[in-house]
Amino acid sequence: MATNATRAGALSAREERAWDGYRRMQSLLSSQLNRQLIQETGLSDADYAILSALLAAPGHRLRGLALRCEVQWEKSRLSHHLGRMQARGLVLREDCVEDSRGAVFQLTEAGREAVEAATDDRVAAVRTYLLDLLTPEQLDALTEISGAVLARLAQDDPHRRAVAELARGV
Amino acid sequence: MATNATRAGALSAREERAWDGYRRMQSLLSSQLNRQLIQETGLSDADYAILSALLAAPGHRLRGLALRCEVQWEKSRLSHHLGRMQARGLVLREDCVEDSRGAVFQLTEAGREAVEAATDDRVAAVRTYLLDLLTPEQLDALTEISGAVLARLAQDDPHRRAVAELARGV
DNA sequence: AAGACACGGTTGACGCGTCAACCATAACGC
DNA sequence: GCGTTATGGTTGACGCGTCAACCGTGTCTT
Repeated sequence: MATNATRAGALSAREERAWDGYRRMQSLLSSQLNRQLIQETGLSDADYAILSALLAAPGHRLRGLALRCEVQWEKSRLSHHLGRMQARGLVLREDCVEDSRGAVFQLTEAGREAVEAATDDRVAAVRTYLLDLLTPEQLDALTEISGAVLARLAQDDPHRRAVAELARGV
Repeated sequence: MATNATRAGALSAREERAWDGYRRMQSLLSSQLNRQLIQETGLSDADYAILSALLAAPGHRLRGLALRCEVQWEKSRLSHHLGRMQARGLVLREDCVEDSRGAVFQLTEAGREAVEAATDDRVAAVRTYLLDLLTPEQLDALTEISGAVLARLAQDDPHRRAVAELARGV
């Protein structure tokens, strides 16, 4: 045990407040937004992410890999979810011509209608429970905070595979 | 359709950045923290939440309801999860004396050791991927933001049941 | 050309979270 | 006391997310 930055001690009061607040907010906010979207539109957060990525794409179609970059999911998650969405008629799977291993996913008409119908609800909810509650300064602060965290996460990510390889003995 | 605050239009660039950043951060950060905790300690985020709530309680035991308030979960989720944790020997279920409907959950010795062992890792990870990346001002901003959002959510919550009742026709 | 390896994507198993239905007990109204 | 309703908690079914194993195809090395 005792990995990297172990003995840094407990959190200061300031840190404690920030972490505790963030933790609670993220858990309640995301479940609220997801629940609300589902019961107003029948689409989950996950559905919405996929569908709006496809909607934004030229021809409403995207290669599997491109979609994966867009939503940042594990490939098996994407595969499972697209399978279900296909069964629901929201999305269509075709084989890829340039690379016969690949797949291309296309928004169906039903899918297009579903996202478009959902967009207003989604935006309204995000305003109600987040954006409208914040001052412009707080909006910017949130942007900066996310930026810092995402940069830190990205910094680890490319290494991850290499590190795993090394640890596994090369 | 056209529920409450529908036609507020799309987001401004500032709002868009903030929302997009937040969305990405919350998704990647929570999966990173959860994954890391699991593989370093064998405890999931959910396990950790329960266990540390119990650890903080007098006698390391808590009534089901109290635990539910603490972690803010749906009662069925709590029940399912405590069932699994009991099977893993982390927690012990007893009948409640004051209220024979109720249940009391007690940290086992194994459970106590598990949380205590996990605490350092957890704190270190939270520092690494969040707290250490932020200035004191950003910490405070995060606290304020969460406060605003949580207040808004709380404002809806008490109503929710009443509203549901009414809608269901009384 | 042949083998090794990387890559895009799928599959199956399993634990998790949600919903709705349920059970037993407690509290309330009369 | 008796029926009604509310409450604490459990259960089962179902869709979701993750992991590890896998399959077929492309790519690189020689």
